[in-house]
Amino acid sequence: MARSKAQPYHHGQLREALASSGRALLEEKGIRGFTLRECARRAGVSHAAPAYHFASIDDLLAELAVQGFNELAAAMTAEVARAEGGATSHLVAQGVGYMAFAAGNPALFQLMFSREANRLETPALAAAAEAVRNLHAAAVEAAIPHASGEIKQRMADFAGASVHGFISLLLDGQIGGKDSSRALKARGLSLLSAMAETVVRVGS
Amino acid sequence: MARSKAQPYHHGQLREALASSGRALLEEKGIRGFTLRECARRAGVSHAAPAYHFASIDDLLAELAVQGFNELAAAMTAEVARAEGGATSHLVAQGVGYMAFAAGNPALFQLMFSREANRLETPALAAAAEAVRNLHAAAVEAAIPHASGEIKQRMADFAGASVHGFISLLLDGQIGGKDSSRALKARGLSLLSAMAETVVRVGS
DNA sequence: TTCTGCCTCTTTCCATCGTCAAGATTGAGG
DNA sequence: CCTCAATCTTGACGATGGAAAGAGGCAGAA
Repeated sequence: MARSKAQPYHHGQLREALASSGRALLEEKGIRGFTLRECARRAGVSHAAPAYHFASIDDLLAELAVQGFNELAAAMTAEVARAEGGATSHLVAQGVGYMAFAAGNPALFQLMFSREANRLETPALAAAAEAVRNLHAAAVEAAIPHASGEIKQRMADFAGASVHGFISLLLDGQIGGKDSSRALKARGLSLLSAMAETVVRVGS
Repeated sequence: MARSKAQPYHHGQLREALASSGRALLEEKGIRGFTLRECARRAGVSHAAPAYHFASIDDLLAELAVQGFNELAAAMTAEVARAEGGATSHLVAQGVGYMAFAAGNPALFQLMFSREANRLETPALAAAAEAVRNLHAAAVEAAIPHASGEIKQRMADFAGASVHGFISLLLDGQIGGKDSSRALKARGLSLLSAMAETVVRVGS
């Protein structure tokens, strides 16, 4: 039985294809509308094909979350690299990168910071999440190098909570329901500057 | 012709029982483990019984979210009522109430502020969520009554984001992985005081 | 080269899910 | 008492996640 070249018996990149289609599906249907069979359908394979690459649907979700954390870290460092100025503006830039990733991948972002992801508890996921936290801690550390360890930790809590909370509430529609994208960005930047100002003031 | 709650028949309080068992199930299994049939099972009725009281599983989830927002508002006002001092300490107290509710109902809290809940878009849910936002805006307003409208909005963003972000990250395990409950409360209070200080300073 | 073993994918099957349709049960009003 | 409508049960359908078994295809051994 002849098979077209487009759909050979061996896909070759099924794992990547499943992750890709899964990601699109997640953004499209949300976590409750996410199904393994639809992922397989979009990748052009049978519904049982994913089983070899992902032990379960949770395994696939964990993989997506890991990807998300890696890209989140990349977005944060990229924005910092683009920024001019000192450690304080770097802290703001890192927040901009954080929000930009979240805004571009809202459903994935929520999955990454959801109880469902936490329930997965794979080492790779924990490591990827920790890398993001370390980036953040380093930025706070650089902004207030002379502060005590306790102050640094509290300011890290504070900065992280502000940024994460703002973008979370925004993506959930709790903030700025009918505001324009431009206005929302201004509100976000305003929040970031208030956050950085407080960090520097308390930590100096 | 009469309402179901006014004319109970076999179970008598099925709607309430389903909401109650559903809430327990949600906290136990998370949003992906939440099933209508298990709710019915725990309420002691057949799998199709819920259909009369809730048009769909999303209807039940929306009801739970509405309950959650109402209780969140109650927790916030209760903590404010217990607090001594002026508007600034009331702002802190409201944050304490917010965090206390979230800590006591982590899965429900995540549902309330999830994209899934947002997708439901029932009027009752929107109203319940708005009531919480109004409580928060009023507390900020009282803390900085002489500030401009724009400053008030920015400080409301800031205060809400800090509180929501901190408890969200905490419940997801991104903050204070192995710290004691006492230490975590101290970190939360420290964050709240830094938040209130910034609000008052910027808004005065 | 041919053969053999293993990795990959398909097919088939099962228990469970949400929802619908139809039948049974019960309390209330005529 | 008797009908009737609201409530609940039973049964069914399509869809899902996962397991089991078989087929296809590649790569290394002979």
